[in-house]
Order: sequence, then C-alpha cells, then structure tokens
Amino acid sequence: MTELSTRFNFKEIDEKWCQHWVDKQTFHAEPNPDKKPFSIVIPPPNVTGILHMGHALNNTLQDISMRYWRMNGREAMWMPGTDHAGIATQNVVEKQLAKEGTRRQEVGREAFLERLWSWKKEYGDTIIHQLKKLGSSCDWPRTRFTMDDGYSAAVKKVFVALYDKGLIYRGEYIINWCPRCLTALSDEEAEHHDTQGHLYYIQYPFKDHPQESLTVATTRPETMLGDTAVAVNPKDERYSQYIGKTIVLPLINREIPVIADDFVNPQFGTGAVKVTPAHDPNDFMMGQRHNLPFINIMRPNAVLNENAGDFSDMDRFEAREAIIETLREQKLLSDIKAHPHAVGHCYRCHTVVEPYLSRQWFVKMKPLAEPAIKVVREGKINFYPQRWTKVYMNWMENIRDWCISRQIWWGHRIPVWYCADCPPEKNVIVAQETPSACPVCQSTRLTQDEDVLDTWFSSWLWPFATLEWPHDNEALKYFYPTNCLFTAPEIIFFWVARMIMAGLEFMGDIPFEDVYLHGTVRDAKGRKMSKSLGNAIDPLEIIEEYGADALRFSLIVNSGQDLFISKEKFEIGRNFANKIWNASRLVLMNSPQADRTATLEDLAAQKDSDLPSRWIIARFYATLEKINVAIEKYKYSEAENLIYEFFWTNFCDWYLEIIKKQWHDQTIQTIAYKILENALKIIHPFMPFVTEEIWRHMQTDQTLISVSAWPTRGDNLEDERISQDMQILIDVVTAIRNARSEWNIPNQQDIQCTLVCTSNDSQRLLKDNMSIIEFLGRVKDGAITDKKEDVKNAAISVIQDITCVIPLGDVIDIAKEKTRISTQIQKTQKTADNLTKRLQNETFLNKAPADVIQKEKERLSQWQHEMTTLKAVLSNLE
RNA sequence: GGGCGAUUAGCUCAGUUGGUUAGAGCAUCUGAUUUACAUUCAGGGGGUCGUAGGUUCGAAUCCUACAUUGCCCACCA
Repeated sequence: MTELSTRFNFKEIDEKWCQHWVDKQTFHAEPNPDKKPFSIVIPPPNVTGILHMGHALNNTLQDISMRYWRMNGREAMWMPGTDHAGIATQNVVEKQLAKEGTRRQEVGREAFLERLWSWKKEYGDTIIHQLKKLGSSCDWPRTRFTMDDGYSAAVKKVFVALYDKGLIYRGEYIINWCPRCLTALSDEEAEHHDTQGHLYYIQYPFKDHPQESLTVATTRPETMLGDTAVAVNPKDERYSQYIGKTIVLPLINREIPVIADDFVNPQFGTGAVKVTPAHDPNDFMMGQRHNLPFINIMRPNAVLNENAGDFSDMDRFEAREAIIETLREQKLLSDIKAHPHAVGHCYRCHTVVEPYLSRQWFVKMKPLAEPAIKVVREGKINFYPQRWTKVYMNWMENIRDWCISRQIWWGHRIPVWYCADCPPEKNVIVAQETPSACPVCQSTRLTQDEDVLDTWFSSWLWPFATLEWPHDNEALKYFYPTNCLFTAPEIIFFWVARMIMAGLEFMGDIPFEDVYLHGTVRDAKGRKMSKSLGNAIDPLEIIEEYGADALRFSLIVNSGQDLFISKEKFEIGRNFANKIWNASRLVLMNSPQADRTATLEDLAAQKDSDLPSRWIIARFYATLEKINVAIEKYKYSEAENLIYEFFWTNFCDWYLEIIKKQWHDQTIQTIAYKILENALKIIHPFMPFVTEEIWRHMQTDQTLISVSAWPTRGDNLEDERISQDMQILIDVVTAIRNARSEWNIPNQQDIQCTLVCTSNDSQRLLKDNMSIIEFLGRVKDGAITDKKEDVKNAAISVIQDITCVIPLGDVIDIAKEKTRISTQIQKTQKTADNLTKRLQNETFLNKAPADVIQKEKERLSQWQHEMTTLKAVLSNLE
C-alpha cells in the first residue's frame, strides 16, 4: 500500500473523488428489474445565486440517505437540477441592469431574456459544481432545469389540462401586488410582518347636514380617495338611522352612500368602515354585494393616478402624509392611535404589497386539494417530524385559489392567445402549441398573453416532469413515486403541498412517501443567515478550510431542530476526519499480513479470540444495528453520535491502544483491518471523501466504497458478558490512571498495583488480561490475590468485587486520601439509603413490576458491597 | 386572535414505552510530546432538567397553569 501522510489532506482528496465520481458516472442509475428502486428529487436550488448553508444541510441529508440505500442494494437515483425562480432571478438581473443605468423595458423582452439565460448558465453551473463539491451523489447526467424544453412542454400540458377541466380561470379580483416588481403575487408570496402602524379616525360629513359626520377608522388613509361607500353593521343601533344617507367624501367631494353589511364589526374602531372596493379584499366583496363602483386610484407602481384628484402623481406613502395633513387642516381628523397590525410584504423584494384590483389567471384549488388531504390522512404520505402534518392539513383544508399569472418576463409564458377579431372574453385560445389561426373565426390576428406563470406552477411538477413526463418511459415508471422529499418547513405550502396535488392529478399517484422537514440554519445568535445581515457562512469557504467531510459531519452532529452554527463548529468534523485518517494509517501500516478475504462474521464466530477483539466486534455489530435504525428513522445526528463513539472511543482509544503491542499477531492484524474496513462503510454516507480515499488504499482492485455493500447484521449482537468483562477492565485501568493523576505520579515512573478479588470469574478475567492492565496503566508488577492486603499508604479504589491497591509510599497524603474516601462513602451511603428506603416501601413492593424490584435489590447489594470495602479502606488508613 | 415548537452543565445538544448516581462534544482546570493523530492522549470540576402545582411506589420524561423565547397562520378596517 501507498504511504499516507500524517494529516488528512482533504483539499487534494476532495477534488480527486469529486472528479472521479462524476467522470465515472458512479451515481448514474437506470431502471433495473433485479433491484428495488430508491429515488429522491432534489429541491432544485434557485439560480439566483450561490448555495448557502441551508442548501449544504439539505443536500447532506439527502446524500446520507442516498448513499445508505445505494450501499443497501437499491437502485438509487437522486435527480439533480435547478429552478428558474421567476421573480427572484428576474430581480437580480434587473439590479444588474440598474447598475448599468438601464431597465428591462429599455432593453426589450428578447434581449432581457438573453441576459437571464446567460445568468442562468453561469449560476446554474456554479450551483451544480457546488453540489458536487459537497459530495452529493446525484445522477448528474439527468440534471434538469425547470425551463428545459421538455419541462416547458409539461408545464403547458398541465395548464391546458387544468383549463379544459375548468380548474383554471381568468378574472378580475383583488390580488397581492408588488409595486416594485410590478407583478401579481400569490397569497403565499405575500409575507405578513407585524408592523407598528396607526389607526386614523377621519370624519365623513353628511350631504344634508354638513355639520354632522360619521367617523371612520383606517390604517391606509390614502385609499379613501377610492371610497365608494361607508358601511355599518345592520344591528348596530348607533348607526341604524344613518343607513341609506349620503356622505360627501372629503378631499374629492364624491357622494357615497352609507350601507349596512354584516361584515362590519361594531367593536372595532368606530364601528363605521370606509369601503374601498378596488383596494381591499373585504371591501371588494362588499362592493360586489352592494353593487358599488370600483375606483382604482393607483398606478401599478403605487403612485396615485388621475382618480386621486389633488393627490395624483404622489407615491402612496407620500400621499398618506399629505392626506393626513390636509384632513388635519380641514379639522376632519379626529384622532390617530397607534395600531400594531400585520402588513404584507413581497417575499422577494420586501416591498409592502398593495391589495390591487387586476385581471389574472387563477387555479381552482379545492378539487385538487381533496385527494391530497386524503392521502396524508390515510398515511400514504408521512411527515417527519409528524407535527407538520397538522400544518399541512390546516392549510389544505382552508385552501384558496392560486393566482398563477405574473407580470414578469422570466418564466413559462402563459399558453393563451387572444383573437383580435373575436369579441372580448370570447377570444381566448388555450393551447399547448402556438395556434396558426383562431379556431372560431379563422383570424390569424392572434397575440399571446404577455404574462408568465408563477415559478411554483412549474416546480409543482418536479417529481415527474424531471422524468420526462408526459412521455411514457421506463425511468418514470421505475423511479416514480420517489421515496422521500427532504426540505425545509418554509415551503410546505409553496411546494410540498402543491407537488402532492400535481402528482395525484397528473400521475394518479403520490409523488413521495415520506417528507422529512429539517430545520433552518442560523448563526450563533439564532438569527437567520442572510447576505444582508452579513452573518452568512459560505459553505465553500468551510470546504476550503475544513474539508467537505467536516462540513457535512458538523452540520448533522449535535443538531437540534434549528441549527445554530459558528465557524468553530466545523472543527468537530475536521478533527474526526483526521482521526479516521490517522487510525487508518496506523492499521494499514501494521497489518501487512491481515487476511483480507476474511469476513467480520467469520471473525465474530471465533469464540476463542481475546476479550478486546471479541468486544470490538460485538461493539461494531451493536453500533451497526443502531445506525440502521437511526438512518431509516431519519435520526441522522443520532447515527453520527453512534459512529463517533464507536470509532473514536471504542476503536481508537481502547482497542487500538490495547493491541499496540500485539501487531505481530496475524489474527489481531486481520481483526483490526476488518473492523476498520467495516467501520469505513458505515461512516461513508456521512463522510464520503475520507472513507473513499482510505478504501482505495485498502483494496487491491479498483472498487469504490460508494458502491460497496453495507455490512450485514448477522446474529452477532452484543454479548452481555463480553461487554461487562470489558467494562471491568476499562474501569480498572481508569482507576489506576486516576490514581496517577490524583497523586501526580509521572508517566515514566512505574507503579505497582495489587488487585484483590475473591470470585473465580474476576480472578480469571484479571489473570487473562493482566498484560493489558499493566500496559495501559503503566503498571509494573501487577498482582492478583484473593487475600485482603494490609497495605499502608496506598491509593485504593473499588470496581465491583475488585479492590485496586496502588502502594504510594510517602507520596500519599493520608489526610487528603481520607477525605476523598469519605466523600465517596457519603455519596455511596446516600444512594444505598435511597435504595433501602425504596425497598422498604410497601407500596413500591406491591406495585412495581417484579423485574424492577429484582434489579433494585441487586443494585443495593452492589452498593453495600462497595460501601463495606470503602469503609474497610478508610479504617485501614487510620 | 389562533396553531406549533423550545426551555437539561458556561455554549451546542442527547436523553427511546416513566425505573441505575441525568449523558456527549466544545469551553474550562490539571498533567502528558522521541509513540497513527496536539486536528492528540490521560484525568478533574461543573446540572435542585424554566417556575408552581398534580398524577404515580417512582417524573427530565405524563397532566394543568404560568413565565421566557422562537416560528407559522389569520380580511377586523
């Protein structure tokens, strides 16, 4: 084998295997009738920019799962790809244009889209590259983009199908409008933040009695310019006399009626509401109920239009100030109260959205939601952690129609054409391909709808559109439905729920069985990582500095729900990778004669091996068992802790230390070698690079650990006896080390140690393993006896039925040792007392299960034994 | 206004269906360097499990209330 350097040189090795796996298409999967499939689709990262820590976490989780199942014999296919992310990507490119002093309207649609495609090329490639660097075992030749030709065909087909089914309609409604992005948004795309606003109380005078007025309260006084009524609750006696009266709207002197509507809450504000049907969803409905005029007072950019009288050409917030000022002057402003309320913001640019009346395309959601509710209720799809089921259900059960048209250019153009020669509203042609003529009047004067579709209208097809749907093909049949979706809870509504609906509607089957929702990555102070806060840690920087394995391992180990990370956290992973590297060096350097054809099962079956070897093999199988369960239950941090404990504490700190003087033994070489080999396999899903590299050094052929077989379980579960015996050895060694440390005895100085015990079992155990105790405890002349030693000036500790006596001569401070023993006696006494009390308690004896009582009795006798020994030790000191 | 989490060592987190003296990593303290690894090794200190009640023979674990904190949803202008 080749020499390994003293440190794990991750830069070189990451690069090497990253390249190798891609070049050899190690992770390409094809339908294989002999294997069960395991497939997942990546949540396609937006091509807006580069990957952040959240992506690193998301993809690490997916990769652990993929690698685990691949090694477990599945045909594992991980579909990679990217999302065009309509508004978001258009925004970043618009910002670029702005820097150049131009705008998309000046550049023109075609040239602007060219810019976007080149942006997509650059950032899409970067993202794929970053995913590779992370070690993601994706099926790279399948890489898809949500605006691929084939994908676009799927989107169009879906639009037409839903339209034909009557589930897509066009209409004028109040939607969320972003005045900066100049587009409609869906309800989900408007993020509500609690904001400290004001409630303005404004007096609206009556036409007949200008001295009298109704006072209304509003948070958006500028919208009063579009008021077409004032509403009160019909049961509100304070106002019943005014219903039907006419009010003269201040500032623009429009005459508007006082109407009665149940919607009005008499408790809120003054109980009288201004009604602005074109600028508020509730008012819109009232407007429809009462046949009120809809007066739009705003241009798309939220600057007031000609309907705003003196306030036209003012921005909405500027107009708010001006209106308040004017009303104040006219003594029509009776009060301003602080009023905290939720204000909608654009999820992409954070501008305050405006409820705006406009004609858009919508999807009727209820019919799609029903089957999607059913599959979750029936447990065909499961959420992990389970509590997210409720969140999903709640949204689905109250689902509202989905506004899917966007007034932007980057995206799937809506497959709708309008005939110039047909009457309005009857001129709509919905088709997958550009029609050559109007099917009704044969006119060729057709224009396509200018708008594009919501980005999620393509993402919701991801699990099957990436597999070439609607083309019937083997891969689609074989890999759909996928097994699991790994994503963040933020997009349950945007994406998860809609994929379930689309899957059921178009594939007639669920898109995935499990949905695993992981936490958000935050900084050490718990803030969300973001560019604008400057607290983001770039995963690539961590890969450069600590290695990809370290990044992956550290993101998972000790992780709670949300993830709080600082740079230091990555040291855990880096150190562990280095530990694996060096332990492997040690084993490989010392095991030239290891029998590489042996299997761990064979070795486990040899019952005459030495205790440490039997122990480490048993520990391995116990760990393997627990890891299998943990991974399959999505408990990745638990799995990592098990691996860490096994490899570092059991294997390195004990086993490799114990066998240090035994490398000449071929059996020891074989066992160490085989344990390492199998340990690498179970570490591999978590740390693919270091394990692949070491594997290559261990194998004579060119096999890859990535596609090796996961260790099989066998019946070699941990032997209770072996682990107990080994624990005694460990405790004895620890007691000796402890005494050394306590009495400041330098390591070079040899010490003596006498182990006193009476039972045959313990005697034999100690005799068989005395050399280990001597070696690890640096003991010279270890002795075993069944007679009580009457040694003065000795450090004494008790391990079950074994008393460990270390003569210290004048090094010992008798007073100090007495205190130490006394403290220990006190602790022991307390525990024993508690146990005694419990065992004397009638109700405990009556009600507790027999095995618990039995256990407690055994414990008590152990404690009592220890106490007797300790007391003897103490009296011996006096 | 509703819903869902969280609260365990200085920090980040484990803690399975209630049943040993509540664990780990980091940090801290003491000691170790011709040894595979100082990205290391050995040892120590550090917790009345947010508060108050309740259920139980027994509670970090189950129940109730409260506190603190985070997230999501919601048309009371």
